[in-house]
Amino acid sequence: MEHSKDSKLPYHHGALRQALLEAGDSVLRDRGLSGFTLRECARRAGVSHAAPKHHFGDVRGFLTEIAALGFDQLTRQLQTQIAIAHDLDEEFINTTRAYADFAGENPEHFRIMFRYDLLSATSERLAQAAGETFTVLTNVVLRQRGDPELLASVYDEKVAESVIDDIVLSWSHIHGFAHLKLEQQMSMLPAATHDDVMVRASRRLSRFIRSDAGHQDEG
Amino acid sequence: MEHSKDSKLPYHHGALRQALLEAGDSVLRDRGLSGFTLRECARRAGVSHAAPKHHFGDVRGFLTEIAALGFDQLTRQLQTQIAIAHDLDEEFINTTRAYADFAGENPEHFRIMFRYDLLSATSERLAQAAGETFTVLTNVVLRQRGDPELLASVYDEKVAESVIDDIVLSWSHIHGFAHLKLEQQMSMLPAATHDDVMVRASRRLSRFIRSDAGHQDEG
DNA sequence: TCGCTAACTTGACATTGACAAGATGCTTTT
DNA sequence: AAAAGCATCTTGTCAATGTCAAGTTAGCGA
Repeated sequence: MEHSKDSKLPYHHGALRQALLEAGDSVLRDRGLSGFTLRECARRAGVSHAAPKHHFGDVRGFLTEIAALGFDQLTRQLQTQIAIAHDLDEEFINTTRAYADFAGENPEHFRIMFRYDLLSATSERLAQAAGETFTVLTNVVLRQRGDPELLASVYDEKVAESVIDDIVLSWSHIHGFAHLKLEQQMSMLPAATHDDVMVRASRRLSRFIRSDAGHQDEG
Repeated sequence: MEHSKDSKLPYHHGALRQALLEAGDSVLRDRGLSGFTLRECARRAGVSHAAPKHHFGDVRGFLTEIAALGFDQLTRQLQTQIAIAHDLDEEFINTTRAYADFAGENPEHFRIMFRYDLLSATSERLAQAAGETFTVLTNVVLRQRGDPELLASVYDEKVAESVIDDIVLSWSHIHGFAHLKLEQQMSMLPAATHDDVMVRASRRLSRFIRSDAGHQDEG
């Protein structure tokens, strides 16, 4: 069940799925989403042009898996940066920075992850991965509020309205900053100041959320 | 210099550019960005497949003009909704809603407008159009602060740091909400409550900005 | 009236996603 | 161990696309 890994590729590749995903990353890296083609991925993986079909079905299936992997990685990077924060201000700032850095370092992944029309709406895999990112972000907000954290994923009937408000407020801020920066909409600001502005904005928002927690009910 | 407008199309179309843009809208409407092709636009405009070249050069040129028109329309819709607001809370809320509504009603335009990699980075036309949207949004923030408004576009050396902070904070909120909603990332919230959440979040942010204006200097 | 040139057409080419049919070789069953 | 079964991969094909080159049409100015 184990192919020789040191010599020529076996005719049945053995790890084509993984190889195709890595090829996909490389294609995205130097040709972008608009230059992404299944055939180029196959070429770089050293297989025939129709080989991807069996593993991903079609382009949508391929992109859906790439997006899911993107959410996986974003989740990890968020967790890492959250873990090293010393206080709630820093945690919120680090979250925003990690989110924006992920977008900046993986622009094509980020673009794919937030292109609902390109992805499989029924993919349990993708929903799971995106749900975990959401959970991490939600827990950042819950800690700001001093509320108990979520263990598993997502929306719970019991979640108070003000929690939802804080999540939407925070996530919109975090995502909006990352997206606008990625798509060069903040080009009128000197690039060197992007991080400074983000730090000040995130700190203010973080403090506002804490000071205004339970602004209309008792989560 | 004026072609007959009531009868058959002249062989030199006479208004091909406009016709192609309208065809482009229609293609985007029912095939989406990923199904957008120059040839289909040409087909719907009733011209040959290479006709678009003379007017837009290539796909990038076409999309750049579409994006610019999108910013034009977004600017107008923002101005309209801003004009009918009765107070600063409502103005901020209306701005957020108008921005999100534009995205919801013109999803493909919105996607194109914020795809830096697809657009012509050197287009003066696009920069102008995006700059006007930015100016409108900036003025919303300046009014919140009670500061004098911008007349022409964009970044001025004299703009204080805290103004930049408020703009980034506001724009990130407005854009992030619209984008996340458009790309179905708020699907765990009942759709009926999206507007309610947005209203509460926007009002809180609006009031926070006003209460915290000049938080570290005197713009 | 005679070019001149912008506006459009026709034709061609390499490339793509998808599908069908065939080849290959691992696995499992007997 | 032999055979059947099946996942995996290849080859070939098709319509469609973006772009370019070359040709055609017609409005406009000299």
